[in-house]
Amino acid sequence: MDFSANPNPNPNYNFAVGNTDFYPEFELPDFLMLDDGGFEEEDHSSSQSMVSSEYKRKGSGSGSGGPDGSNDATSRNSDINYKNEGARKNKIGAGHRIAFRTKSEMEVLDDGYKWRKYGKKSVKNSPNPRNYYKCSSGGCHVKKRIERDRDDSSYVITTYEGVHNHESPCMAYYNQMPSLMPSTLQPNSSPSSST
DNA sequence: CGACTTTGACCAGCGC
DNA sequence: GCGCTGGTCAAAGTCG
Repeated sequence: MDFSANPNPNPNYNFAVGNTDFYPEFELPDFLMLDDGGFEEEDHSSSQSMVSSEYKRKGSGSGSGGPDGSNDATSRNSDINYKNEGARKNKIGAGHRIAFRTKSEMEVLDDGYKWRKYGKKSVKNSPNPRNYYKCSSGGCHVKKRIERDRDDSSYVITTYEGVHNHESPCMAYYNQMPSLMPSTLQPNSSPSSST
């Protein structure tokens, strides 16, 4: 996995990904990368990966009409089974999309960026509403969708859309205080950077 | 006072 | 063509 595609180059977030000890209260069983329609699964062998499966079976039609398949394991995660996802992509398909599913009691994971909520919508196949956020940094059009897994509300599904065109405030903070930054993250960590 | 959240309404696209 | 659904906007309210 190459986190260069991660729109959130936040050290804290990377810590969370790399070291769950840093964030003992949440796990990261799933990481999906959706890039203009395509995506990769980090853990497709896990039953949890049905989340991504739903992306694959987008537009299957099972999400509309019928008894929402609440007893159907294959549609359990239809909360992200965007019936119109294909069409939505045409509309919003600009840049990277990354979906996470994290086990967290918090809905909004602090990824170091400032987000402004601009919408909330209850989606058809989920008892939990979906929240829409935009990066509140001027000129940055990254969006984020947050919803709880309908099957297991202890999981939070976060979908990032787009790539930040700015540094995270947290990263900027670290840059100002390099002594706080792990050597591997320091911009001038290489002792041979100067002769 | 400014920034943010909430909430309802509106719009666009897709399936039937 | 109609209805359904998801996504976005904008006004009002709240909080620091």
